[in-house]
Amino acid sequence: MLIDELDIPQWAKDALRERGYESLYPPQEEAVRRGVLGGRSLVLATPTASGKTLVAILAAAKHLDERRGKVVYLVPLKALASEKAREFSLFEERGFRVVTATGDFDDPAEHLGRADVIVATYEKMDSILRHKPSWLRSVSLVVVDEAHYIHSVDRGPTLEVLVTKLRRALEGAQMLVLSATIANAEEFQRWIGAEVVNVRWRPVPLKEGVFTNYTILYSDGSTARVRRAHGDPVVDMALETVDGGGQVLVFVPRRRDAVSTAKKIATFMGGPLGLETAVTTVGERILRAGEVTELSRELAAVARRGVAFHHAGLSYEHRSIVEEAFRDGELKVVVATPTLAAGVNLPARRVIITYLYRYELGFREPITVFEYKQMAGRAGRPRFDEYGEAILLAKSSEEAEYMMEEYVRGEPEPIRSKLLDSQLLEAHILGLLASEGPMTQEDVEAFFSSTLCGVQEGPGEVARHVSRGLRFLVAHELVAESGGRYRVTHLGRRVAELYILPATAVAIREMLSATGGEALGELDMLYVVCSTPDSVLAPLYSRDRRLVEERLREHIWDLRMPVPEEYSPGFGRELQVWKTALVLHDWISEVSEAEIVGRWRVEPGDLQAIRSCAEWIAYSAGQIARMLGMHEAFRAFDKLSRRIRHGVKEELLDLVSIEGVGRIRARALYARGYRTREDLRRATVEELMRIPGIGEKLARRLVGEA
DNA sequence: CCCGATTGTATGTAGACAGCATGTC
DNA sequence: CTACATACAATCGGG
Repeated sequence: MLIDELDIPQWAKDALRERGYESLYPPQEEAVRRGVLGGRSLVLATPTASGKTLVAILAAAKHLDERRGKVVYLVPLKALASEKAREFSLFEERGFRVVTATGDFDDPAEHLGRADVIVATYEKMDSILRHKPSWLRSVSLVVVDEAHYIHSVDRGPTLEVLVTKLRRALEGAQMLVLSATIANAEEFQRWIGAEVVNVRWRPVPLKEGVFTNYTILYSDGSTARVRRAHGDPVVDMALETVDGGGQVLVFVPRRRDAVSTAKKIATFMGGPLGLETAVTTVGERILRAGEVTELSRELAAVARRGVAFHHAGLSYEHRSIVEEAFRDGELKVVVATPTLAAGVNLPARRVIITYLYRYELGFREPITVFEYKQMAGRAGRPRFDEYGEAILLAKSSEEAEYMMEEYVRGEPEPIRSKLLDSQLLEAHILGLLASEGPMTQEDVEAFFSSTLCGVQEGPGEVARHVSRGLRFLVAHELVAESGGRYRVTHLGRRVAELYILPATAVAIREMLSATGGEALGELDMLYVVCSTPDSVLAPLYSRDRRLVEERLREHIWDLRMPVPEEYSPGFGRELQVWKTALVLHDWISEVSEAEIVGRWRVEPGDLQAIRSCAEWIAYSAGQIARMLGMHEAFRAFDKLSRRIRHGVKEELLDLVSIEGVGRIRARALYARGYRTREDLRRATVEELMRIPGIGEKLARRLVGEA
């Protein structure tokens, strides 16, 4: 079926042709036959890169053209939001507005009202609903991408609830649910009440195989020898593909494996590839992006040879440099933890999977077939590779047989709702009451019974959990009941809007009231922030214990929060909370990033995650204090939040609020006597240029800005 | 007595969404 | 409660 034959506006056909689209893939045709263009809701479950986005674009073109309304496109990751927004940019040529709505890139609410296509993360959209936007009813198409996320314990419930809310609020709107191939499509059908297309078609064929004894056995029965050149199977297989002009993605279970494997491969790369010039720049870019740490030096070193590692310990900047360089072909091999399995689209000719287990709570557990298929599905670059190859690494022939049987030939598990297993039910009961207004318990139960969970677990089980959740919220005064109807309290509404867990709000309130609104020290406030169930904690190693205890002793006389005592329950977690508080304390004391990373053994990416989370919770703690009438605490936490954002002592807060001034420049200015915006206003460009690190351009901007 | 090899033992294990008001080096 | 690779310490043995 050709694009030209489709029932979509001519301008859309032109725009698509310009982008190289001519005809539809089989699953796309099937979707059209089932009526996506006619507004029929559809569950489209097909492998990665089989063209699901195009189906969404076609449907969106219909909605936008006929002015039926806005399109909302939902994704699990911020990086995917920008990727999808780019793919939808063809609508901008036609004058439609495409915006991304994520936690760190957010147009004001009215702007979203003017947008035609909103690409949002699940949580962001849920949060938007809690603010009751007036434009909501003008949405006529909802695309749910990566819908298999419903299976995730910590994100799935949010998605499930969000989809249920949208279906209720937008009766008659078209739902387009996109997912990897799933086993229980008919349950989705029952839930969404939509057509289902569930097929395993790929644009680039995938060969799956298992490696043992330098032989790859493929699932179709064929075999291939791997030349034993360096004695390490991963190195040999990677180099074989690179020599053949392809790219390789290696999946490993741990961060340190990613680093060590990348180093090993890099040792044998180089010279004859003729990529020296291009590749050197990747290394340079890495070193230029932010402070140089041990990790970034290692990354730059391997990148110079066309190899990189990729895991969440890398800063965002480094991760995206690696992703981009791999896509551009500057990097030939990337060794990654599961970050890349479910994340942005980064295909390679050969995917090597080195593990099929994972650690949970200290125990080794097999990963799911679904996760394996996610990794394997990354093999095969459309237009670059004839076929993709996913190879599992076995250590023995017995293991090879097991891998072939259980994983290669295995069926992905059915998607199961995690709504009742998670900590999120209360949060979503509160969120529902915040966005829908007062409801009876029966209403609330009915809502949660119309989730996938209701379909899978039955209404009785759901009702029991809902009733328990409501009691919790009432007991903590986030929800009040009168005349059989439940409504959010003022505090409850704010908690729903701040998007923190009810348990976080409760914990913050208890700590605030325990101190009676009296001022807390920096470290105590950081403890409050870090001890909540929402916070991201630094990893705790046994050798950290001494340093944590030593630092706490230095502050012991100022601390009001409980210092951990050995053998007391939760000692380990308490120590971890304090470690995180101390890491943040260093950060807001202007200790350099490299020093923090070295001292506490947190990797740069972890530090970023800890910072952004703490900033958000500190802000929330301030808002809760304000609602409780504790104005001093409000101001203190608000200030703390801003200090965490910029990583500065209090005296630099004014300077740091200027565009282009971060912790480093602010400190330099302060040291020369420029302590406020006011001081800068009176400064001359010449004076400012004398400060190291400030050039003419920046100096001019500073004076202008101030 | 020094150094290096060998053996024993402790250690630690993936990822990433959210507020709000404007902009890091 | 189940593993396993790695870093580091303790021990051993050759010269």
